[in-house]
Amino acid sequence: MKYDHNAIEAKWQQHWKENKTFEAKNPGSEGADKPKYYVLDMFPYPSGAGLHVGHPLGYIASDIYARYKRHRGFNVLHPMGYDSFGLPAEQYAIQTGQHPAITTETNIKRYREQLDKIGFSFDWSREVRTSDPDYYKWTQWIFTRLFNSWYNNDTDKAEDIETLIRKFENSGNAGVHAVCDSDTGTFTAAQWQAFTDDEKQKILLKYRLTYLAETEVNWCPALGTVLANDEIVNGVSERGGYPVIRKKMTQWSMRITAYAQRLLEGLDRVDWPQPLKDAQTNWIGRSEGAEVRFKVKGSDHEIPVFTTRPDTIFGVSFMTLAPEHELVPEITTPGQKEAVEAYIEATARRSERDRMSDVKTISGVFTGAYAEHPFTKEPVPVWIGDYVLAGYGTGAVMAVPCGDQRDYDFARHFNIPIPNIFENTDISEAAHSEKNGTVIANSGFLSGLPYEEATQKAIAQLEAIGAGKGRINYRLRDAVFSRQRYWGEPFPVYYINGLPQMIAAEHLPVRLPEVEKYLPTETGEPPLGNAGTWAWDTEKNKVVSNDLIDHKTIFPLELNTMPGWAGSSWYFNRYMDARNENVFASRDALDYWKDVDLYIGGSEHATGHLLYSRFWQKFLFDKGLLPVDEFARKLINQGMILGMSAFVYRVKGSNTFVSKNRIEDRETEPIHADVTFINASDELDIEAFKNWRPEFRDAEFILEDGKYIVGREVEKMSKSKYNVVNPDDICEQYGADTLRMYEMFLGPLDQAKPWNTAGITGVHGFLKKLWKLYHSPLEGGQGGDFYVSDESASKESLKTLHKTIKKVIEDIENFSFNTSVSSFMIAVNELTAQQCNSREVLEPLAIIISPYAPHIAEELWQKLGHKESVAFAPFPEFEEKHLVESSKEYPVSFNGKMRFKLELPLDMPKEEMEDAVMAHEKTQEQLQGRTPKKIIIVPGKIINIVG
RNA sequence: GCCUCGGUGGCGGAAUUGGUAGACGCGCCGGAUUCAAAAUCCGGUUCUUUCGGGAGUGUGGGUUCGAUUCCCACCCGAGGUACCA
Repeated sequence: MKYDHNAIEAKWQQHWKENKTFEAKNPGSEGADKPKYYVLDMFPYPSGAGLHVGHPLGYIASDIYARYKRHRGFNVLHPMGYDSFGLPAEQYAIQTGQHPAITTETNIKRYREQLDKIGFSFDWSREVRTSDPDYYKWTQWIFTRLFNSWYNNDTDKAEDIETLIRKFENSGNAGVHAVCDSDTGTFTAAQWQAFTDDEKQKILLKYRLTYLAETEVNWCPALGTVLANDEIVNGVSERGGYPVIRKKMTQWSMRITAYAQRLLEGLDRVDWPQPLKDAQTNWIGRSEGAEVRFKVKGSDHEIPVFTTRPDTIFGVSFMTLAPEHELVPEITTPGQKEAVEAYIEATARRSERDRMSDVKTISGVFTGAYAEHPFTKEPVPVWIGDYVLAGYGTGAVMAVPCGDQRDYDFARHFNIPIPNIFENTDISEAAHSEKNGTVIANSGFLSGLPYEEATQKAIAQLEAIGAGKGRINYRLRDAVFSRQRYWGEPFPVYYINGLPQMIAAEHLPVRLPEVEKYLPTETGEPPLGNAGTWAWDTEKNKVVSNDLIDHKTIFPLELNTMPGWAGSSWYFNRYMDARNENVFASRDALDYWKDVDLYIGGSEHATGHLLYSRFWQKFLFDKGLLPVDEFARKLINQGMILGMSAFVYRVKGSNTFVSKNRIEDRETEPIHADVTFINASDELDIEAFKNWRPEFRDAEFILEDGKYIVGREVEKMSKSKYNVVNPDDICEQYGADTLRMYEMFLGPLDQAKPWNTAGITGVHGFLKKLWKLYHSPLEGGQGGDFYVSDESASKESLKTLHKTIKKVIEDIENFSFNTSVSSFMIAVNELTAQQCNSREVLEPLAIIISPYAPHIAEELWQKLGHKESVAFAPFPEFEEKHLVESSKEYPVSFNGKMRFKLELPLDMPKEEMEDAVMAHEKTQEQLQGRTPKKIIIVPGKIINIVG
């Protein structure tokens, strides 16, 4: 019988579906007494282009692991879903008018078909879609929980806003240690009680973990929306590459900065790749130093600065404020007003990109004001300059030109003095920023002290005279949470007097309204401004027509929607109890599944999804809603699969194409040819190429040996490069089992590697050989009837089997799937040579191969007489006894170079081994009469002769 | 610039705590089977060579009986980040 992959795979995919083979068991149902194991893939955005062979790489790896864990007796949760809100469907809606929900539905259907063909063991009964109201109901609910919370630094966790209000009522905010806006003033209990409700609400917004505030945001005019920092790459939008400008807008923000320290510390407790942890660490950007307050001469203003080098405070010769700094208009002298205003305007006009690409140009203006040095009382000129960022620290620096290169360059450019405060250090060419070994000089009470001591002493003195204190600063910014788009979660928020009100949990979800067009309104409001039914009736508790807005019981609803990362920040918890209508997941389910044991996905989510998810997880943990504060114990980044582009070479100014090795000195232009026209030997199918496009119809070809050979180059897999390979085609031609094994065989999971369809025949041939092992030989090489004998296996076959079991267990546990595939090939090659057809070997072999090639394994398992799926068969135990050897073929080296081999018993004493080696004719040949200085013998390993 | 990862045949890659470099597969070469092809099977395939051997894991040093593996310096490639005070 021939190995008919199409029939076998269709059969078992159907079987798994009908028998709900891979549905995970929740507490209370049969099977939940097993230990749990949660294997998760980063869920995809269902794009219109469908999947190419690069996408399922991580899914295949996680599926192998999930299947392996089932064989090992675990109750495995291995779900899949869709991150289905997002820009592409909306952009398509803008162009065509088709509702994004329809586009999304179509794309999901296509994704599902493609995924099903690969034979994944997903539990589809738990599928989630972020755009499904039954799902985003809980995203909205979490948002309201954040709104109703503040961060208490005393208890170091999020607490209910009610506890904050109690504190305000009892003692004002002086004794409250909370994470809040920097411009929050102080008030007493009496003052608090005297505030109006609106005033109270405004103050509380400064403390809430999600808050509405006017902030400087990244505005992308082309997309018509604001973007978070992680959505901007090199100063342009990640999606589309459009310019981004800075703009002040009232937006929802997430107070993620409250969790900066815990997000940093939590990294020590998770098994994640080091580069990913480093990326998060850098993004959070913790730096220790001091806040120093400089009095402005002749005014009541103080300018706080943040510095990591308080030890260099006597080196201050000027200060620089960000042009946007709020004190700039206040302190600028009349004489400098014009110059300062012109400079501010000029910087505001510059885009983020300009500012970034142009780091070399030094610019700035003197404000005319002077600050007072806290220790020397000397006047310090105050400048503004765009090398100081408004968003970092306090938006102002104390400039120490001798110790900081940027300050140095600025001082040089504007002829500001550069006092030297370091012992024995030359600063005539550049600033001295080295800390280690540096001794401070010319610095009053700090003179003669090394860096560490000077830092401590400076902070102590600043605190003593009330001019500053030690401070830890983070680069991490609060995350903007509003998007001026249609296809996202609506906020469960309406406005009374411009102040946000939450819609109660029992009235959620607030469903996305229908709109006529998906563009911003003529007055510049977000697309939801086009909705006619978008007002909240506080009596009926439902969305009603805008015409009814009376600002008494019926109020306008929020027009922004949530960003893409809202729904993806907690979905892993929803999978634990995906169909629950009463809670986001039941306590039982949460306590049982707890966290993700293995998460596989791309490293591009390091500072976005993976940071926001950790933040929400910690918040929900603080509120007692989750049992653990890190959601994924182990995380693996899969590498990208790259495309192998093919190039044909057109002779310039002609329609003649020349084969790669005959270009010689012709001037040619390389043109991408579709990789489907290329065979395993890099030959072009000329007819197919000619029919590809009309312009190639009459093309002429200069061949080599009668063939056209293309050039090949590794590039990202993309439609525009004509190097996309579709997994459906591979499944059709070779089968899903071949695709799965080949993707693993390509190389280590975490590394980028090129796809080359040519190599797949090796893996496909292996599966055919495996099939034949279970069938009697037949002329024609196809394999006859199923034939497995009950006679006991040979010693060699058992050795082959157990060697393979050992290797495969080690490989899977180390996520080294590529080497397992090699081991299977070796095993099948050996068993074929041994003519093994013993059930004793072939039955365990079917099990160990089933995580990789589940369809063929199921088929063979059934033919072996089993009624139940192979998916839950216990993984074979490795038995050392089959691998025990009595002798070893020792490599004999001379000065470390292997020269010949010698078979010796393993239990031979060292002395006898030495005699045996020395007596060997080749030893004498190698030595040519010399006497060896030393003979190294490592029993069971090597023999090395020195001399 | 800084951080991280990587560099091994024509190609993808393998090599346990330092112990036979190039497993396994592709491609290529030769052969069997076939009218022919597909499929299948067998042998060879790092380079070099005077066929004894010699060299060889980005480069140069070091540690060691022995280094792809450990240490130092450098070169190249990929990714992240960037006026962060």
